Amino acid sequence: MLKKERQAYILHQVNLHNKVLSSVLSQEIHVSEDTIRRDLYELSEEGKLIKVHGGALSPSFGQVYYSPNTTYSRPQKTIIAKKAASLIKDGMFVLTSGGSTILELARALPPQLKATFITGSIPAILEYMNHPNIDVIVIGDKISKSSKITTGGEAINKIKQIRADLCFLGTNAIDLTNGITDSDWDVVQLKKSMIESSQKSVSLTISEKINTLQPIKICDVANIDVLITELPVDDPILKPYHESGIEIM
Amino acid sequence: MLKKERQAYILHQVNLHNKVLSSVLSQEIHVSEDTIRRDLYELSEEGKLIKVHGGALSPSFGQVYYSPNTTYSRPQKTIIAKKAASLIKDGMFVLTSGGSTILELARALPPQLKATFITGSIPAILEYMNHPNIDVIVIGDKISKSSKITTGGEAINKIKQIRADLCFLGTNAIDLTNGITDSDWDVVQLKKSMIESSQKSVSLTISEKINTLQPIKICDVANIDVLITELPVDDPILKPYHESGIEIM
DNA sequence: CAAGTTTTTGCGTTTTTGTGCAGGAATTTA
DNA sequence: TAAATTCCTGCACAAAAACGCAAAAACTTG
Repeated sequence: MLKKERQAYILHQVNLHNKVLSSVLSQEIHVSEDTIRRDLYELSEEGKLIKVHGGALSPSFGQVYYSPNTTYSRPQKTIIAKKAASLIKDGMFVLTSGGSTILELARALPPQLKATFITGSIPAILEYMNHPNIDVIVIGDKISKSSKITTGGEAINKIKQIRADLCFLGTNAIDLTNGITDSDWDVVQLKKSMIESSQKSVSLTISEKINTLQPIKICDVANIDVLITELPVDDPILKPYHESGIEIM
Repeated sequence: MLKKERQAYILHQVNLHNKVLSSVLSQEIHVSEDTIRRDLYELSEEGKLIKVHGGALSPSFGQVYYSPNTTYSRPQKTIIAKKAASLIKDGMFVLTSGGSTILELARALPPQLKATFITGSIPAILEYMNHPNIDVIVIGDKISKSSKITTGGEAINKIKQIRADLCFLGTNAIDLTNGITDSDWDVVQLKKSMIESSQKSVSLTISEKINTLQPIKICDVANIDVLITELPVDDPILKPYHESGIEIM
């Protein structure tokens, strides 16, 4: 098989499935993975596809590919995501906000998990769509470009009609006296109604945001049921939260 | 065997198989590979074939080799996108479906354009979000993973509440007697209500799909106002459509 | 037709290209 | 943190291309 032919085949596959794996291509075409990698490199130089670890993506779908390793303090968020994922059981309805911690959660979901996720966060939707067994429900409204999430009365109405099992909040600031706070008015409204519409609310936050404050209040500490950080459950900084009745993970 | 004869034979083989190898040609014609190479060089200078390492490919390789209904007809789609973009004026509300032609449209929007786009297509949302002056309104509902678009009663209800100025439909099949047709039930429902909710409906389609048929009907030809293809407006294939009262672009 | 000229072809030799492989670095996953 | 993938780099080797040259074939012209 000629090189050009091979590359044409690869492009065909990419445009067909929106993604390819070096390993399967190498088997299909019977050449070494090295050769595939070189082909992918050349094609990505020409802008015909986007090379990623393990394969390539179609350029039409992949522009907002959030390279996972550019996320701020990723290792901690990964730990948080794993703890959070363990709360989700098959068949649950889960509301999630936006934010990079939520994205990590989306990536940490075990492939066999069958659940329904409801969100207005576009990056989160993209992640959920990649999972084989997860249904995604989009909350519609106008998009706030800064937060890449749908916000507004429509979105809030829609959330109010929902009774979800769980709600995950990417949290920007939490302290005992002021509760959970944030800086974006629209996002705050959204999170408020998400908490109201869920049986159980879970706050995901990296430890550096504990005992910090933002201008707008979402809810009191008492309103959330679980607090997940990257720290061990018995870390002293978490003790006061535990004593005020929150489950720590 | 004469040189001219030989080259004619080579061309024949190229057009027959879309590819030839210098080594097999040299054996078939009983000349040295050097001679074959020289022939291939001359023919490639004349544009009759494309020379590659090891042999040559048919000049139509780029278009023909990959299956035509992938993003590979991109140049054509770019032409369509530019024509379509010229219809959108500042302040308009625009409904769009999904599909790769719509994505091209999203990329072709001039940066100064201030308009509001309404869609349930996740890839389209991503494109619109990249534009500085465009407001995006998301139609919420459950996501269909195959088409990456929100579908269902909620989405249709929402669309029915809208009065948009324009509606762009990525069209998979159109012919005079059957109108616009498609293969996905949910997408058909969605497109139907989009047409009803818009003052003016525009069908975007590459010429390949003109006079083709899919199982489910969206609307009659009379229901759309403008038909945009990559062809010049006076192309004979478009004439019957023009005569049935549609504006051609 | 015959001599001279041009074109074409084949054959070494040298370069370039394409491919696979080994080992170490980087990244992902458990 | 450890184990497993994937990536990158340099290298070796084979296949193909390019180049120069000389012989052969084809064409021109007196």
